[in-house]
Amino acid sequence: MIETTRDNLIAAAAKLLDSGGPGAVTMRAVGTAAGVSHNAAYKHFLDKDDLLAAVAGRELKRQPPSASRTTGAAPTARDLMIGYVRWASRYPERFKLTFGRWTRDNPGLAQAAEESRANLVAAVIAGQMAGDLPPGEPERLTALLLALAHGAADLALSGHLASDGKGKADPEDLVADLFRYLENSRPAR
Amino acid sequence: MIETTRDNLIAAAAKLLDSGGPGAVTMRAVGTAAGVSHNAAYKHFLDKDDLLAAVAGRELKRQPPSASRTTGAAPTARDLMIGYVRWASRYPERFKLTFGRWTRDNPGLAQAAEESRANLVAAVIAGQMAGDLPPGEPERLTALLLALAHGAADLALSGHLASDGKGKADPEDLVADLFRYLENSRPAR
DNA sequence: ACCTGAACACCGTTCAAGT
DNA sequence: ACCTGAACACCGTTCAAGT
Repeated sequence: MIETTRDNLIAAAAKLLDSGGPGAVTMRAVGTAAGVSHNAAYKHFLDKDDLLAAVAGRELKRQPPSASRTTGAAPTARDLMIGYVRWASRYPERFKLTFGRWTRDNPGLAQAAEESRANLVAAVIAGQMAGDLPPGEPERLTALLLALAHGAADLALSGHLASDGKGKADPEDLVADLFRYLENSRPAR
Repeated sequence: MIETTRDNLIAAAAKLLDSGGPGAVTMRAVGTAAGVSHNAAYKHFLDKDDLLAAVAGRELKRQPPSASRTTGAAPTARDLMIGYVRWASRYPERFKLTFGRWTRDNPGLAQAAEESRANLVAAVIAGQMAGDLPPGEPERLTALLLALAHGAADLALSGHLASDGKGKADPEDLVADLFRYLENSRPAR
């Protein structure tokens, strides 16, 4: 796999994003880090937003595989949600960028997001068939899981979750809580 | 209540934020809208971030009362959550600003956020005593409710929630779903 | 104490060339 | 097709004054 200038620009932008947020991703710094001039990026991307969208798209394709470490078995919905909040915690800026805007306007991004979500829907259906999750429209249950994981991760990053008291809860705890409530909500067998 | 220049600056910043996001809140535009020069704001706020924090703080104090329209009765946790997602939908930029950063660094903001959260904790405790919510550490259950409402609102705004298909779910639906699961999760009476 | 005008460094973007 | 250097408009912030 050859390293094109385009790839270098995206990688440089991702690194700058990690180190200082979107404000640190300047076209000049990206160009310098990629070894080109400060406006070479305009030959590969429409503008700065388009470059950031490419970073988000790359991230969207990378995120899922991280959870597939358990002997090749298909990850459960719970695995995927835990992976989601851990990824958000480890790469907060990529997380905020990827789920913070667009998807509706950008062409390739919407498709990448849809594929990622389809993976989760499949895991939810498998969980329902195994009796680990309550019945009902899978898309809707998927939205519930995603919303909780996303909200927990986002609030934790902005400091609105930690009460630092006895009821302290991190995102992984909240994901576990939700699955426990969902299990207890099944009709008694 | 007299209108100070400081109040005018905050109000102008909030209006600009609504119309075009944080990028539209320039010190020059804020000054012009408030009838002062482009750097008068520096006599009232440390910098642009400090001004935006003041906007977030004002919003944090305003948000709760919107749910207290039901004959003066204390709002339930469900009322507060529905109010939260509706507020996010109506003022997306204020929502993203208020829960998108800091709280940890800014002095007054952390306190305002803590007060807002305390209201919800009280409503959760009341719900538990009434048997509408499952038992357990109230702070932890509060975090679960907040995480779901926040995530649903945020994903809806960025377009990651709408599958536009049969399983379409808006934030209010997801809040209702969660409360239903929590009710069904109670030990059978 | 509060406000103003000029100035500085920086950034996104465009343009006319170069290979 | 891809890249470069110069240039433009704009923004956050600072500073020396003014009242």
